[in-house]
Amino acid sequence: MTARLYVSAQEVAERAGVSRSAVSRTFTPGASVSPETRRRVMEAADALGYQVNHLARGLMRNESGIVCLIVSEVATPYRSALLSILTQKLQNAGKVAMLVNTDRSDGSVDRALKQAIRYRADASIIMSGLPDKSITQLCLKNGQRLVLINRDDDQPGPLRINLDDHEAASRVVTAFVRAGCRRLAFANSQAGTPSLMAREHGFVHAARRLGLDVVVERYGWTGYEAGQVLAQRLLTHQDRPDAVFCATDLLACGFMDTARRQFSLSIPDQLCVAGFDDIEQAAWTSYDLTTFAQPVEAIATEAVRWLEDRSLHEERRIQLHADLVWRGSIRGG
Amino acid sequence: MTARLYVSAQEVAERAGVSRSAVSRTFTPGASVSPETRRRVMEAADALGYQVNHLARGLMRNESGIVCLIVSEVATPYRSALLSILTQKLQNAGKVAMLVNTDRSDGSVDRALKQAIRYRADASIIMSGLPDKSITQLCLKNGQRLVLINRDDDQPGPLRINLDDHEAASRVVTAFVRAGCRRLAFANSQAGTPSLMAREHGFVHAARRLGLDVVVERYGWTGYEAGQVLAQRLLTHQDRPDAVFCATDLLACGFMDTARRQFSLSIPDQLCVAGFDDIEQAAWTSYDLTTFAQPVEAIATEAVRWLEDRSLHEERRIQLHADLVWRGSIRGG
DNA sequence: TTGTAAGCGTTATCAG
DNA sequence: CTGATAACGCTTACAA
Repeated sequence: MTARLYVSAQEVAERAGVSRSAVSRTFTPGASVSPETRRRVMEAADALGYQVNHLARGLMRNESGIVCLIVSEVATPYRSALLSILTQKLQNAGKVAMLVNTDRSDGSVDRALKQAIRYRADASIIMSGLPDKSITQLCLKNGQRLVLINRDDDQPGPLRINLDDHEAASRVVTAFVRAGCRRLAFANSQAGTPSLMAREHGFVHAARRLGLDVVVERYGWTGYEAGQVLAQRLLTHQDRPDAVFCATDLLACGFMDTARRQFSLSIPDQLCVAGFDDIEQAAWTSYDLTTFAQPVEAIATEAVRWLEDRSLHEERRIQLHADLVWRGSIRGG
Repeated sequence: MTARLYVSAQEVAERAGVSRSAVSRTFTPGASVSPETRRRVMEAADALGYQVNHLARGLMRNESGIVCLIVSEVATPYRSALLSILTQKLQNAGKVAMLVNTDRSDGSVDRALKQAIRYRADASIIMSGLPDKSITQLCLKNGQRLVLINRDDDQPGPLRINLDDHEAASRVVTAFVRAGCRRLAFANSQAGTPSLMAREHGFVHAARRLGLDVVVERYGWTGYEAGQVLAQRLLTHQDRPDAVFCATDLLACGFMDTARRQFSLSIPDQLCVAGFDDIEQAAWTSYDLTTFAQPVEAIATEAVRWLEDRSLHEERRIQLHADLVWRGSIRGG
């Protein structure tokens, strides 16, 4: 606090007996500097503990190296998995992640994006919520790149990564029917996000095509407790379903637990269950849940590749495939 | 890309017919500016979509507003929970979180800290790994504040937040003994971090004091699979334990699952189990695990409070209490 | 290859 | 309360 903080390129230059531009060049990949000068600079820098000031560098270059990750419910298994892999890949690409936590309140995502602009983030990756169009326009106008993961289709934004939720859901129907199930149910949250609704519609439509009816129940937000409540509701139906597709693994876990404890149902003998996301817990032996794997690796790879490739300015839409991970919660297989 | 990016205070000033200092003052809390000037500036700023450049502001103020969160295994339930609450509280305090993912490799934390220095983070919060002392010195010398959460005690760093792991572990012994258990076991990972070891030692010592012996097994890193392996090893012991304290809830989940499926043991009738962290899954009915709650809320509160209070320069050590959350995995209660 | 000098967008100081 | 001016630490023409 008392003395001046941090050591500057100036001080390194003085100690090394060179100009400050020489120091700058030493730390700029691809700049022309003689081996001898570089050596002396590095020596002085190490001795002084010099680190380039990225605030100043970003100011000059108009490129901060910051990528803003906008996400809600970080502590949720799927979200944290995606977050983890994204930050890793960003780091490998020489970027740094700025994490902004949003909530369900109005304007939460907008505030996050403004924060991203203030820090002159090179890009923002939106993993939850939907920004106001005026704000996304502001970002784009300012040259900030935007990636939308599993967001609404009609949102503007250069890169949009989505899954084939609809088609995936129809594959579950096939699996259920093949297992001999006839009374199908869909357990959804009331969040009503596009990907959740796509799963619901895909499931219902595919079932109808086979002449089967589907009981749909929606409750709460996508979590374990909601799954418990949904089980209560669906399993007390007069014509109890023998197969349930849960919009999310977290829902499925809650569903299975109450199905077993409270209704003494054996899975998959009396009830087949499928989920979506392939969170870690889905593989736990207590659940052994057949589910669709979010291609988190591919999502992160695509996002980062697009960010690195400065030539890709145009809008782009990527649809990734969700693999069906077959486990023990559906008969047969 | 073509035109100049972002709008500057200069442009806002011109449009509002004031000087750029007036604009700056308008966006500086507590600066003296007349209501009329403020109004005109705000109007122009809104029209132009102006956002203060925090890179430049940080450069001037020597205060970036960035707090660097250094953490490994982000996707783990306890870690992501802590991360989530920390980012939220930081945001409420007007800070922004920079997330740096570390791995187990040497120097990983050091690289993260250097990144923090480069972005002139106001502080770094270390949640995993241990930095080299030379690097922490560098941080401190540079005026960067350091918070260590559940890290080694003899590490330097202004604020160190720890739990009473040792004492907590002894409370489990009491609970086990009260439940009539005599053959105690401790299931640990081989990570050997201080908090993990403190739990082990606390457990073993408390048991010895009561004349009970403890079988200790260590395997892998702190995860579900490790818990499965530990169950294999401990439950095939000739003198099978009737109570197991798992160093972590994640271990406990794996342990319970194999104990039940593979050894057909009923919990808590034939085997009592306790864990640590109180992750969300511990409350799921499949586990219903008695465990210690990581006071994540308190940890985050203390960390952020200390960061906000600029007067607190001295070293500080905070020891927080881990509450025992009583559930069904131990008899009695 | 090197040094000099200008400029990035702010904020702080200091007259008015 | 306001406006000019000088930093902040860096990069990058430009000239040597």
